[in-house]
Amino acid sequence: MTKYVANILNPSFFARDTVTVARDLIGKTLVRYHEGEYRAGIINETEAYRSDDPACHAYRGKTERTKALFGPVGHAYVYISYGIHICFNIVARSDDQVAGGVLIRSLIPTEGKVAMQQTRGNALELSNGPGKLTQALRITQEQYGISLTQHGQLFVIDEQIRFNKEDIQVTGRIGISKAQDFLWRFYVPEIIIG
DNA sequence: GGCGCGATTCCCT
DNA sequence: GGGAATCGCGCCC
Repeated sequence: MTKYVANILNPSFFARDTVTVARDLIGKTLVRYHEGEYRAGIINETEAYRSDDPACHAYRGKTERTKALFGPVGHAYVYISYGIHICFNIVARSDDQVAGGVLIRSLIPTEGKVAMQQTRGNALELSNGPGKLTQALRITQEQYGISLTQHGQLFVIDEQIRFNKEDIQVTGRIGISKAQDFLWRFYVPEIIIG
């Protein structure tokens, strides 16, 4: 119940440049506490989206949908993609940005695998995609705007480094049409971390 | 008020 | 590898 409390990431971790936070989140563990059980996984793929970035939902200003990106760092920004899939972001930015967030694109499951399999309909791929991992962790719009820096339904913990920083691949972001030349995607293959 | 387009996934040709 | 599914948001008429 309290096994994860000691190492929960603080708001100060997320109060830095969005791109830096995206890179530093690789190797951290995202924990979901839901209906009395834990589901957790190591973050192995992220993307940064910043207010000065044409591909960012917040680029054209604050709306009802994107207001969380302008809110406190270390909180959740959740949105529906393609009308079907839920994507999960963590609000992160330095003082010189008005908005920003890190899209969590992939997790390597570490706890609650059986529950994830049940939730995912026994699909082979449990959480290696932004829409898959929200399913696996049962993240929905109900988590929109909640704080992730305390022990609650959802939080991030610092874990022992299991890989070398040089193993992080840096590429353009997936599935976008604007700012494809921004190298703001960070990825470590599961085989390297495990 | 209407319309076009996704920060995706899955299944099939 | 290609295309369909599916709908909320945001912009424009």
